Amino acid sequence: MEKPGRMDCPALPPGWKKEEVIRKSGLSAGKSDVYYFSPSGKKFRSKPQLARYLGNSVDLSSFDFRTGKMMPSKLQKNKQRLRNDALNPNKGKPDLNTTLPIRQTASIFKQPVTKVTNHPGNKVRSDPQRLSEQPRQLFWEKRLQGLSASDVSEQIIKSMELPKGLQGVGPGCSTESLLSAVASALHTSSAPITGQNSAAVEKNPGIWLNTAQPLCRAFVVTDDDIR
Amino acid sequence: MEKPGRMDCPALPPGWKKEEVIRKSGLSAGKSDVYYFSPSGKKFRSKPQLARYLGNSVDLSSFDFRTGKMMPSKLQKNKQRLRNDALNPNKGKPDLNTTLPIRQTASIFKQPVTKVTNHPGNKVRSDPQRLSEQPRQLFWEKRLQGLSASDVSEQIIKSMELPKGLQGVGPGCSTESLLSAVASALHTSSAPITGQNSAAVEKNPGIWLNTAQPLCRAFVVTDDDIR
DNA sequence: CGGAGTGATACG
DNA sequence: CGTATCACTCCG
Repeated sequence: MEKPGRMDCPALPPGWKKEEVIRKSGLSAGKSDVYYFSPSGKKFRSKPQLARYLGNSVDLSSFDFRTGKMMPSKLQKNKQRLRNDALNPNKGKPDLNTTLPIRQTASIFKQPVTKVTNHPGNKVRSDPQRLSEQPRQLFWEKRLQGLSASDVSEQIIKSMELPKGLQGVGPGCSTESLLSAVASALHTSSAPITGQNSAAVEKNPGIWLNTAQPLCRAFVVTDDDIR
Repeated sequence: MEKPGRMDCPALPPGWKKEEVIRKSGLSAGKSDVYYFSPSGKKFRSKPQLARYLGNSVDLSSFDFRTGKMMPSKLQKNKQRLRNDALNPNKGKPDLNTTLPIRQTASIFKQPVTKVTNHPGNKVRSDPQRLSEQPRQLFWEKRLQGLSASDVSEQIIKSMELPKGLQGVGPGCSTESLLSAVASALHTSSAPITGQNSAAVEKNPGIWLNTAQPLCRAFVVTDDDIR
C-alpha cells in the first residue's frame, strides 16, 4: 500500500518514490537520511547506488540526491575536461584510451570503448563488489561477450595471475579490461608502455590522465615476473 | 570600465558583480574560484567575508556562494531545532538562554538576546580576528552600548581575570557575553549552575545544548579561584 | 594555486 | 546511527 512519507519524485522515471527520515538521537540527531524506492520497491541509499542501477538510461550528473531535483549547478564537478582538450588541441600522440573505440568488428582484442567516459564519478580506487546490482549497460556488455569467447590472452593470464605491481587505474578497471588495455597498447603503439606515472592521477584523473599510456598504474617488470 | 567575465548577480543588491575563474594548472586544474565585487569594486572571496560586510542588511543564510543564487535547500543546515522542541514540547525548566530576551529595558545585565540565533554557521571555536572588515550589525551593537556603560560587574571581572576553567561555549561567545550569561543565570534561577556538561555540545550545539544552563563549558570552582 | 579545516556522502 | 572517506570552502 502507499506508505506515508514516500513522495513521488518528478526528476526520476514514473513510479520512483523518495523518503526523508530525520535522525532522532545520537551525535547526528536532527540530520536526515534520504532514500529512494524503485517502482518495484527496492530501496536506494546513495547516488552511486542509484546510478549503478539506472545505468545509462538516466543521466544523474545533475541530480541532487538530497533534494531529489535536477540542479544545473551540479555540472561543476563533471565540468573537468581532459587537459589535452584545453592545452594541446589536437596535438601529441594518437591517444590509446580515448580514441580506441574505432571499428568494433574483427579484432581479437576487447575494446575498452566507453570505459572511462561512462563513469559520472571521479573515483579512482578500484571498487570490488559493484558486480552485483544487475541492470546497467546491458547492451555494450553483451556486444563484448562474443569477443571474449575467442579472446585467448585472457585465458593465459587467468591461469598465471597478474603480476602484483600491475594494477588498474581508473573506475571499474577490472582485470579483464586492464589486460585488454595493455594488450591493445602493445599492438597499436611502438612507444614504450609505462602506465600512468603522475601521482596526480589519483587526485584528478580527468585532468591528469596521460592518454598516451594505458589505464594502469606505473610498473616495472621484475625478474620474478619474467620467470 | 565593464570588465569581461563580471556578471550581474540578481540575488544581491544592485551593482554587485560575480566572476568565476577556472584554475589552469596544478593539482586543482579545472576547478574554479568564484569572486564577488561590491558596487564600489571591493573583491570578496568567500561567503563569510561577504556576510561580514553586508551584515544584517542582507540575509545570506540561503545564499549559495558558488552559484550566486538563493537555494532554499541550504536551509537544511539551520533546520536543526532545539532537542527540547521535538522531544519535550513545552516541558522542563524555563530555559535560561533562549527565553532571556524579554524586556530590553531597565536591567543592569546585558541581555544575550540574538547571540546564538544570529550566527548562521555552527562554528564553536571562538574566532579572534574578524574584528576588521567594518560594517556589520551597527544597530543592535549600539543598543547594547548604553547598557555596557553602566554595567558594573564587567569592570570587576576585567580587573581580576576570569578563572581558567570557565570558558565560553558556542559561536561568538566573548568574555563579556559569557559573564552576562552567568550573571543572568545566577539571578533568574535558584538551581545550581554547572554549565554545559555533554561533550556532544562541541559537535552539534543546536541539538545538544542544555538550555537550562548558561552557555559555558562545565566547570568547578576551585579553592584557588575563591582566593 | 595549495592545503588545513570543515562538512557531506555513502555505506557498514 | 556511526564513521571513514571524500569534496569543498576559505584564506594564505
